[in-house]
Amino acid sequence: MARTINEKYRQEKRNNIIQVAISLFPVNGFSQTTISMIAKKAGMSTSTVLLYFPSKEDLFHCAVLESLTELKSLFINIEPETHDPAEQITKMVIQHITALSKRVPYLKLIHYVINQHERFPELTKEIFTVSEEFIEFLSLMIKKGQELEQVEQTDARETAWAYLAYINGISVVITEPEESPFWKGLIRQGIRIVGGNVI
Amino acid sequence: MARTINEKYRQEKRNNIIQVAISLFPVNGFSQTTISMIAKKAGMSTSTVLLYFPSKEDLFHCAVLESLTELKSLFINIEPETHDPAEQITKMVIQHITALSKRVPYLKLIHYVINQHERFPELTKEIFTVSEEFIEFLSLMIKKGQELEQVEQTDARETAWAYLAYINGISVVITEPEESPFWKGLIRQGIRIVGGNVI
Amino acid sequence: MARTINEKYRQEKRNNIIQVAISLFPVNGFSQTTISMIAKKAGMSTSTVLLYFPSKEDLFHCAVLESLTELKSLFINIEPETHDPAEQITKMVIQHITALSKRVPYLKLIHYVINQHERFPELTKEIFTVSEEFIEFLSLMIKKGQELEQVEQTDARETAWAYLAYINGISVVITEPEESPFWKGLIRQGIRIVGGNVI
Amino acid sequence: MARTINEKYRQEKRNNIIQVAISLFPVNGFSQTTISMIAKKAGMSTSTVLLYFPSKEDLFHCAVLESLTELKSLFINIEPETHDPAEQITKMVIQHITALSKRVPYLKLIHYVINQHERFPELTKEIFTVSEEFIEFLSLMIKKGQELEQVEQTDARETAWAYLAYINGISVVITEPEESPFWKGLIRQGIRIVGGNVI
DNA sequence: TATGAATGAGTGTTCATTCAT
DNA sequence: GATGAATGAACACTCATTCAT
Repeated sequence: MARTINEKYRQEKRNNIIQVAISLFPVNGFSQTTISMIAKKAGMSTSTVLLYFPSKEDLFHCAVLESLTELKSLFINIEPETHDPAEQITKMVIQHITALSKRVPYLKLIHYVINQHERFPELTKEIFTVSEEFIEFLSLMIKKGQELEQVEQTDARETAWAYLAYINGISVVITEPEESPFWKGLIRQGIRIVGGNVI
Repeated sequence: MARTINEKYRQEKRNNIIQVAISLFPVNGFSQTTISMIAKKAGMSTSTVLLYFPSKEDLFHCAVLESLTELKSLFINIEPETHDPAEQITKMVIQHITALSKRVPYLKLIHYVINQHERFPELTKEIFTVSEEFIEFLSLMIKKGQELEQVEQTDARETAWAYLAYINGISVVITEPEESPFWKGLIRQGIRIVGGNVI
Repeated sequence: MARTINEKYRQEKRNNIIQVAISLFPVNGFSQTTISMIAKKAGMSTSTVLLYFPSKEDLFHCAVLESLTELKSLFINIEPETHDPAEQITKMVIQHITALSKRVPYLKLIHYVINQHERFPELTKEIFTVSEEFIEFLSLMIKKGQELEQVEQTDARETAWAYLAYINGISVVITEPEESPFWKGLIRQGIRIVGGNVI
Repeated sequence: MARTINEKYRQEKRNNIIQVAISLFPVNGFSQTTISMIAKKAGMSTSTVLLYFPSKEDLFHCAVLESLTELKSLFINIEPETHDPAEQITKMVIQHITALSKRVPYLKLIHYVINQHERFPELTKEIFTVSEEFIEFLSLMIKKGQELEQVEQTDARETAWAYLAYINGISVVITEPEESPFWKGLIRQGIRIVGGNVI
C-alpha cells in the first residue's frame, strides 16, 4: 500500500516537471532552457529534476511525447454525438480551433521538433505517425459527408492534408489572444476548407 | 576606387557567411549552431566570421532579415502580366507553392523565430509586418476577383489569413520531396482556399 | 542477550560491507568507487552503507586497515614448526608468495594508499609501522640462519628490506595467473634473495 | 618559418602541461586531480589546458605515455662503455637506483595505472610491453656475465624478473630521501639480486 | 533497522568573445 | 584583413550526505 502511495506521489511530481518543461522548452528552445530554469519553476532543485529524468534530453523527449498524446486526444475524437456529418464536421472544427487557442505550448513544442527534424529524428517520426492517423480519421469524415452531398466534392485525402496544414499554420501565423473575434473567422474558414457549409 | 573594390569584396564575403548561416541555423537551432561550424562551412576562421559580424546574435539577426526579404520578394509580387484576376491568382498560388518547395531553409528560419517569439521580439515584429503587407496585397487581389465574380464571395481579409496559414502550415506539415505529385494537389487546394476555381 | 545477537548481526553486516569495499576500491580507485556500487554489490541501499560507516572516507579507512591486519597475519608468522632456520625460511617464502597470488586485492589496496601517501597520511603511517614489524621479524630469522651458516652472510636488515621490496614488486609487476609455473621461479628467487639455499 | 616558431611554442606549452600533470596525477589520483589544479600550477586557465588536450582522460594518457618513454630511456640503456660485463651490471644497477630516487612521480604514475589495470587496459598493455623489453635486455646482459663466470649461475630470465620486481618494489616500499645512506644498501642488494659480486 | 527522497557542492566541457600578431 | 591563442561564463551531470518515515 505504501508503495502505491509512493508511486502516485512520484508520478505526480514527474508530471509536474513535464508540464513545466512543456511550458518552457518551446519558449526558449532546447539549449536555452536550462535544467535549473525548469527546476526553479517546478519548485525543486536541479538535482531533483535529474532524479526523475536521467538527462535533459530524456526530459525533452518525455515532454514532446506527452504533448503529442495530449494533442492526439484533442484532435482525433470519435465521439459522434450527432449522426449528421455536416454538423459533426462543424463541431470538430470548432473543437480543433478552440483547442489550438488554448494549448499553444503543446503545438509549439511539436513544431519546434519538426522544424529541427534532423536533430530529433525519432520524435519527428512519432509526430508524423500521428499526423497520418489524423489524416485517416479526417478523410473518413469527409467521405461520409460527401456521400450525403453535404460536403464539397473533392479528393478527400487531399482536402484532409490541406486542413491539417491550415490548422498547423494558424498556430504559426496567428498571435491573437484567445478572446479575439478573429478566432470566429478562423473557424468559418476552417469549415470552408474541409468543404462544409455547402448550399 | 580601391575602396569600392574592397567594399564589394567585403559585401560578397559577408553575404557568403549569411548564406551559410541560413543553411545551418534552422537545421540545428541557434544554440547548437556554433560560430565555428559556420566558419568551417564558409571556409574561414571563427575570428573572421566575428570580424564581419559583431556577435553571433547579430549574425542570426542578419540571416533572419535576409531570409525575410528573400521570402517577401517571392511572395509579394505585383507584376500583373495578365489582367485576368482569376488567372493571376492561379499563377500566384503556383508560384507560392513552388517557392515553398525550393526555399525550405528560409521559411524554416522564419518559423524558428516565430516559434520562440519571446526570445526574438524585434525579429518577430519585423516578420509580422511583412505578414500584414502580404495580407494587404492578397486581400486586394481577392477583392478584384470577387468584383468580377471570378472568386468565391467571402470576407477577403479573412480568406487571406486562411491562405497565409495554409501556406505556412504546408512547410510545417509536408516533407514530400520537391518532385512529388503531392505538390500538385497542394496547389489545387491552395487555389480552392483563396476562392478561385469558381465556375 | 538480545543485544549480543544484534551486535553479532551488525558485525557481520559491517564485515560484509568491508569485504565488498576491499574488492572494489583497488579496482576502480577511491573516487570512481561510488557508495552505491558498494551498496549494490552488498545487496543493500546506499543509505544502509552509510548507516554502518559515517562516511565513504571512513569506510575506506576501515577497508584498508582490515586488509592490513589480514596481510600482517599472513606475512608475519611466528609458528616455528621446524627448528631448522633454513627450512623455516624456505617455508616462509613459499607461504608469502602463495599468499601474494591469492590475496591480490588486499595488497593492491595497500599499494593504492602508499602510492598516494600524501592523500592518506595516517593510513600510510599505519602501513609503514607494519612494514617495520615485518623487517624486524625477518631480520631476526635471517640472523639466526647466518649464525648457523645456513644463510648467506649479509647485512640482515638490508637483506630484509630487499626481500620486502621484492615481495611488493612482484604484485606490481607480475600478472600471471595463480597456477602458472612462473610462481615456482618466483619462490626460488625469493629464497635466493633472503640468502637461503647456501649449500 | 612563423609556423615553425608557433609549432615550437605550442609543443613547449603542451609539454609544460604534461610535466605538471605527471607531478599531480600520482599524488592525488585521477579523479581527485582536477583540471583546474593542473591549470593553476601550469599558470594558465582551465580552458587553455583543454585547448591543448581534448579531455582530462586524454591528458592522463599522454602523461602516462610520456612517463613511460622517459623511464624506458633511463632503464634500458645499451651504451656499453666497458666491455667487462660485471662492471656493466654494477653501473647499470647504480643508474637504475639513482634514477628511481630522482624520478619518483614517473614510476608512481605507472604504478597507479597498473594498480587499476582494469580501468586503463590499453595503457597497462603499453606498460607491460616495455617491461618485456626490459626483461629481454637484462637477460642478455646476465647471460653474457654468466658465460664469463662473473655472474651467479641462475635462470637468466627468472633472475631478470626478480630484479624487475625488486626495482619496482623499492619505489613502493622505500620513502627515504634521495640523500639517505639507505640507497647505498639498495644498490648493493640490487647487484646481489642480478647475480653480480661473485667471489 | 532500513531506505527512498532531496539536495548542494563540485567538475568536465563547450563556446562566444577578446586580443595580439 | 585574417587568424590563432587564451579565457570566463555557463551548464549538464555526479555523488556523498542528510532527513523523514
